[in-house]
Amino acid sequence: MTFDREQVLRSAAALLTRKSTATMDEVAKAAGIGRATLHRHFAGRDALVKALENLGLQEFEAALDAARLDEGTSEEGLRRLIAAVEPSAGLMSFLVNENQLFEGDEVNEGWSRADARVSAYFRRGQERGELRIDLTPAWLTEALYGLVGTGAWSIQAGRVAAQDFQYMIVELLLGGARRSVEQ
Amino acid sequence: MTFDREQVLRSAAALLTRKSTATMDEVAKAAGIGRATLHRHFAGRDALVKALENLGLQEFEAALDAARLDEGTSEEGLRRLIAAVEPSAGLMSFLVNENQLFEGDEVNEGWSRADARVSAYFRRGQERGELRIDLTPAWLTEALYGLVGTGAWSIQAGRVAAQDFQYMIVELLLGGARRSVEQ
DNA sequence: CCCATGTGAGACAATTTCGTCTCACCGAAG
DNA sequence: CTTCGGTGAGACGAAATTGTCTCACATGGG
Repeated sequence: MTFDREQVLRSAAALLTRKSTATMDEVAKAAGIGRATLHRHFAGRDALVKALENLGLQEFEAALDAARLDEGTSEEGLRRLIAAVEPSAGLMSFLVNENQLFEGDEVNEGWSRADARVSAYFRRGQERGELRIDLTPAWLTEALYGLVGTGAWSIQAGRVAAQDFQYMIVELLLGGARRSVEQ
Repeated sequence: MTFDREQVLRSAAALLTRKSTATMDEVAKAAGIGRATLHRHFAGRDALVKALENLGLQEFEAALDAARLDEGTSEEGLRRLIAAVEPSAGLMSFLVNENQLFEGDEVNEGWSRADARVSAYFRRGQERGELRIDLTPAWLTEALYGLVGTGAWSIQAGRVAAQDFQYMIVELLLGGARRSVEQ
């Protein structure tokens, strides 16, 4: 009965990931609330999307903090980051594919800051000799986002097991699919 | 002046990738044609999306054929596939994020067939000892799609260089970001 | 018990988008 | 030059969506 802002935003993200043209009425129904209530809390579709972006950014920055990317090896940091991001994967999956934020101002700035942190993490790994230098930090950052989104979507679609989320992403991103000789 | 179906579909994919809620009028303007003309060739938004799916599927299957995935090593096959897919990357980028095809019938069947080919290719690589067996073919397939979409998007957003498309994807997917000892 | 707050359902007009139509125009073929 | 097919622009009503409103009702606090 009571309005749960976060639960509403999460189900909205889940719906909009599958059907990006969903109406406010569909979003409300998916969240189990009335359209009027949805409208009371989010002035319109734009406001809803902006709220999703803000929540996603907030959770991602919290995950970045929790991951303590500057402690230990690159691998340890990445494992902590993916673990911390997993609960927000549904939200991230929506945001990765939501490229409409070309007009946003503060939101975009926030994502630039987060991008810079991830990118700097990859650069440090390269400088310490733990990561290859022939793949740019910018690409590794984008690939990280893409794989998180792909992982969340694959699980939601039932094509991979939910418990493999962290392992799949970390192993592919760090080690790749090739079977190395020393393994 | 003359109607170029493929050019229209490509610009539609590019627009819809950025703004998934774009109207038919916006799609028409982006393609440089009138809304009436767009409507003469595609009955509605659904028909347009279906045409995009069909074109994308057709091009991807052509890329699968051209890649001759059963010849040579896994690495050679993947390089050929990514090279063959690059011209269709914009289309693929749209389709990867277009998860609305839960209703489609023939289209969905076509994609299942393509999925099966990619998945079988990864499985063969595993059986030959060229690829790791702890990452499922289903996940590798999804990751391939995701990385192609991410790569296309990153280039379009200007975050990575267009000429690096093939290298970035193949190297990350096969080798990962970790710097191996033998390198 | 009563009140206050917030919700769901529905009504309603305004706006947007869609689908179809007409018409003038352009270019290529004859 | 004339004809014909196809296009762009715009008009038009239909349909969908939005934004706002009212009202009955549920729930929790005083």
